[in-house]
Amino acid sequence: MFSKSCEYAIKAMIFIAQKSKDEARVGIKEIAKGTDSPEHFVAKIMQDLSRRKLVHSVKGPNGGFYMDHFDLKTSLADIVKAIDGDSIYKDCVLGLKACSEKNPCPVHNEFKEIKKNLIMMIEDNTIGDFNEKLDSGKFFLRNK
Amino acid sequence: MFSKSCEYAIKAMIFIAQKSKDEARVGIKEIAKGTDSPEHFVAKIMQDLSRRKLVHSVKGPNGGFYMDHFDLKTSLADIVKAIDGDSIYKDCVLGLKACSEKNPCPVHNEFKEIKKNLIMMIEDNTIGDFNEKLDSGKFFLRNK
DNA sequence: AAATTAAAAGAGTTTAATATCTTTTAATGG
DNA sequence: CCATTAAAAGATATTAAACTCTTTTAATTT
Repeated sequence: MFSKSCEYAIKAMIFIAQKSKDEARVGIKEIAKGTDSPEHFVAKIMQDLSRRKLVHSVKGPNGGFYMDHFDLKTSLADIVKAIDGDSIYKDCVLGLKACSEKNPCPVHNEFKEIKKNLIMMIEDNTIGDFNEKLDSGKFFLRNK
Repeated sequence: MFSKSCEYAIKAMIFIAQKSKDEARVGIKEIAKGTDSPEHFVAKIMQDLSRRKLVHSVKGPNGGFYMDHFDLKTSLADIVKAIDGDSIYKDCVLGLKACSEKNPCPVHNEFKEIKKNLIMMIEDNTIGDFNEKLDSGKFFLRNK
């Protein structure tokens, strides 16, 4: 559904949200361990998310990544678009460039509905929402 | 959403269905041209689909691929499973091996609904259905 | 100001997906 | 049964995604 990079990005964002109550900073190593992700790879992805202002970062001692109240409003769609681009939004499922509403491929209408639901869902759900889910103790990010 | 291989597979299957009224056979070159796909690559994919009995093939002069009445009942899901495997069915969107109904990741329930709809749709829709759509003249497979 | 810390940036490697090319096998027609 | 045709199979090449390592920059602490 999403690329590995995107999976890591989503997990990292949720992890940072969890850890950054009262502006605390989380380092790359902690993020990598906390999300079972390859450290240097997730570091690259964080650079991206940071450049795109989806998280804040500070260098130096006690530095790291954090999210403020506003950052919690970041939607899944924001992350997906940042990392995987908008192919979910605009590309034909069969890869047909000519496919459109006026010139639909045979599977166009069936996937239109699916994609609409998917897009609505990722637009609606924010990091803050998932953060609260984890807080409830009924959902888990760790893999072991 | 799907791999390139899977896109080619779906397009090839629909194309063959179109061409195999009265048991006619379609060659690899014709399939490749008719679906804007790389010839040798689509040949490999057809080997797979043929081995898995989703299409019939005959070698030699006037040989090629074809589908009988029964083959038209092949669902999109059959093709997806044959080529991309069942990761849509069983893998966590965040790649968490520990994620399950009892141990859900934060995005589990949101994607559960999306995936359910997607799976139902690909299970329900057959090559025969898309074949009829193309026959209606309101849908198109060609890319130019 | 110097030492230290941690992210940013850049460069490089590995692996898997995509794509191509060649040889073999099996069917058909002459 | 020989020549031809076309898929099957196998081997190779290319590209992009995934992952790693090193150097640089910018903070902080002492």
